[in-house]
Amino acid sequence: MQRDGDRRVRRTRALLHQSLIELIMAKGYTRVTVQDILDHADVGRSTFYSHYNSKDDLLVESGSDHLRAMIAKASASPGDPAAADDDPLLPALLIFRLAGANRQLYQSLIGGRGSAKVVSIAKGMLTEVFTDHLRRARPATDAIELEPTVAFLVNGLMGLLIWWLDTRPDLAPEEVYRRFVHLATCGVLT
Amino acid sequence: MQRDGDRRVRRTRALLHQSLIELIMAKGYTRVTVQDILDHADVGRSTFYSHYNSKDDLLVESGSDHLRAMIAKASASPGDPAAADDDPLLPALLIFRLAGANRQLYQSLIGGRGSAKVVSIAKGMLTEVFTDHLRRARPATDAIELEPTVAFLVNGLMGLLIWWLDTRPDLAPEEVYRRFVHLATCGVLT
DNA sequence: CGGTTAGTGAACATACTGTTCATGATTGAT
DNA sequence: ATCAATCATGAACAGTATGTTCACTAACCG
Repeated sequence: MQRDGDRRVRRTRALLHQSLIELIMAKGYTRVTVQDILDHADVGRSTFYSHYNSKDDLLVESGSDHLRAMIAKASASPGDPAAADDDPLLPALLIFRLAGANRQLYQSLIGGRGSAKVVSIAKGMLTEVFTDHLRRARPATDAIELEPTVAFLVNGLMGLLIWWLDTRPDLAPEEVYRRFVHLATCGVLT
Repeated sequence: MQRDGDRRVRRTRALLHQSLIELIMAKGYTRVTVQDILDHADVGRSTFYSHYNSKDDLLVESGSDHLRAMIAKASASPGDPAAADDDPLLPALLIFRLAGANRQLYQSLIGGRGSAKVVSIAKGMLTEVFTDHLRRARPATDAIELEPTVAFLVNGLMGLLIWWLDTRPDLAPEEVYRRFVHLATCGVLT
């Protein structure tokens, strides 16, 4: 199968990609510098900048790939006992499972040791996902009302996710999802 | 009235404090450098570092003072038509009004032009406030359940706040508060 | 007034960023 | 197998910001 691009390009990008992840787990995203990545991947400075514009750029690209792959894999398995197939909050279950399966990485990315910038990038991705999903699941909903609702929902989700990873990593993803659904649909006062 | 400390110290701190706020409104927090602050306040580099360890340090100190003053002023006015005095989400109304009264500053701080780091500092403050308030308003609530609930609530609040400041600055604080209460107590699907 | 404390400004070490360019190595296609 | 196109290299460079130091001067408080 003919993958796209030059073999050298694939090699370099994979190297940078992999180095970033390892360094994130070792030091937390904020403390990783481009220089660290170059040293760890043993790649020239000019090479890095011919592929990416910045550390963030590399993260976003790597992250998107990672997420797309995960989503493709997960959405191919319907009939989950933990949630109905038409659950309007279903994407959240995927997120929690993703985070649960890579706790150290996700903790280093968005938890206390991570970066607020990463959180905001992640929120951007989640906002897209939930906007699409909710629009499809409840087409009657007024578009004007959707924006603030998604903003509230996605941020609440991130808050719960960070809390989980930082202070209660012992909980199962499904348990956290259950709490999320309860908070999001029944309100915080019940 | 004998205020504490040397007059020169007060002068310098006030100067740095004021410069930071003006620069934030002009460029957004992220793009303000220590150098900018020094230039604008016309203060020596060594002077800055003898008072604060970093830009963040200055922000936190200034911000705490600011918030304390605002909260003291606002909580002295009970009997509000927009909310019952015993509303468990009442602190949110205060926040929205605060942001509404200083939109440009708050927008530069936590909106798109602001910094994710500032947002996380703000969330820390809000978490304290809501934990206290909810514990008092609903003493029966299990402490174990309180943490994730507050995490969800505070993050949702921030999300709505950012959405408001970034895309719908025309809405009144009370209107946003109404939406917030609805989302937080009735759920996102209604 | 006089001892103490604070501010000054310049210099310095350090660290990271992003760009440039001539050189040599790989690659994919013919 | 060859070859032109593409990519990686590494070193150098300019730019920016950080945080520290120190000898000197000025302002303050009692």
